[in-house]
Amino acid sequence: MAGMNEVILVIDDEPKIVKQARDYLERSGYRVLEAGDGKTALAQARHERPDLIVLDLNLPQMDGLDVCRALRKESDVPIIMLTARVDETDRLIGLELGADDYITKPFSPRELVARVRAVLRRVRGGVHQPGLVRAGDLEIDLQGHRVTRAGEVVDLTRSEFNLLALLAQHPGQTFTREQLLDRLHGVAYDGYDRSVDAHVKNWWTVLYPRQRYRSQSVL
Amino acid sequence: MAGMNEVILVIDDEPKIVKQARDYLERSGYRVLEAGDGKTALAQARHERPDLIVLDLNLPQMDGLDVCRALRKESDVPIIMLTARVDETDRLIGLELGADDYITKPFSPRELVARVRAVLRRVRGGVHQPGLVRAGDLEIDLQGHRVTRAGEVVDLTRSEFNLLALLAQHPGQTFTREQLLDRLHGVAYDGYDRSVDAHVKNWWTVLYPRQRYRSQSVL
DNA sequence: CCGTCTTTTCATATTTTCTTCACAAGTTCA
DNA sequence: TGAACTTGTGAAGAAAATATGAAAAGACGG
Repeated sequence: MAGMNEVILVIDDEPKIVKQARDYLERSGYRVLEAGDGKTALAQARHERPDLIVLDLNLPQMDGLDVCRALRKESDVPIIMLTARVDETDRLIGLELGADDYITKPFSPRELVARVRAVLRRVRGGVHQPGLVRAGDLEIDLQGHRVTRAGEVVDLTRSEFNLLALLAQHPGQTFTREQLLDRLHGVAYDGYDRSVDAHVKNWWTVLYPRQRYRSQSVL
Repeated sequence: MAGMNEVILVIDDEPKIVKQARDYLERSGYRVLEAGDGKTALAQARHERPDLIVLDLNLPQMDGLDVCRALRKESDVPIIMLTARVDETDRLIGLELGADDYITKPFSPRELVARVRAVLRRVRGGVHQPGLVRAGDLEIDLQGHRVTRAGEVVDLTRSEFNLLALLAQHPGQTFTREQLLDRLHGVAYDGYDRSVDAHVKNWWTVLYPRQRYRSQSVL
């Protein structure tokens, strides 16, 4: 879970709910901010720029919908609405105002975390230009078959590109050499599995000339 | 939002999805057409010439990829793919077939509208002088079928022109020889894929007599 | 039907890329 | 520690892809 350092702002006036949410979100590696009313929430949002907001619909004074509207006015931060009832009207209005997802109370902590993750993934993808994968400081253009770092085109061969692209599209996932070969050449292909090493080495040495390469540290 | 009158064709066999999409797109000022299967979709596309197409990958009978391929054969209309799974293969094939973006279900309405807007912006992007493409120091007049460089007309054959125009209209994209042949002659055409090389060579030697030509890596 | 122009195919020299191999270096585990 | 295994890396031959000239095959107009 290291490196995951996203900030979630939870807005609700019931301390119990907030505490519960905080517990589970922090356990899942997020940093959590709290706000008990609309005013505080807006201030927090402006000041801390959270990566996602969980927003209760029922707030004292300033209604959740108003907060949502206000937030939308000034940023595109993803918002998950919390509501007591499954009321279709609320749901529609909420989504219309720009909420990204909806959870009805009572919710299971697992559901909360799952939705948060899903929305973040989606939104993260939303910035994406299609067919553009980022990995570390690299930009990998799947359609153009081209890799750039800091705007500079990195010259890779076809196989090198395919391998890098494959790995970059599955961040955090590990593969056996055999799995990689299967994906790159098809299962029918029968070859020496160390050829994978050769390609990795090739782009690694191009990318990081004086840095030693360790397979465990890749992507 | 009035006055915005772009037409979106939504292709999906689940009425619920279509309805949802229609609701939000219309609320955002688009006109929406529907199609529940590939055949209808193609007919609609041909007849109504939508500005953008939202295409589900899973369709009865005619697969979404087939529809995409068929659409691409006859127009450059922007396509956003809808899919249930984030399957890397689908994704790659989709993009390769010419989809412009990708959304995984379930999606929030906001996300749909955002992507539609983004793609339209991207496609419209540029000053968009219709029928005039610039590539390097060349000006390619698609209507007039003529290429000029620094005011001088460059003499190209029909095939040479078509190929150059196709490439110039998709800057930064790479194609396989097969993809190029498909686009130039249709999938039915069965020919030697190196004829592509011949045409490229022809115009290249005309354009840059003493410069060695190196193709970019093509898949 | 011929000549001319275009397109496709073919052949080949050249260049680039891929795979394999050998061995050194690092890891793991008893 | 040492044996068994995995990884990092350079080099070299094998394999694949490209550039390019030129010949065959089509198209088209007169």
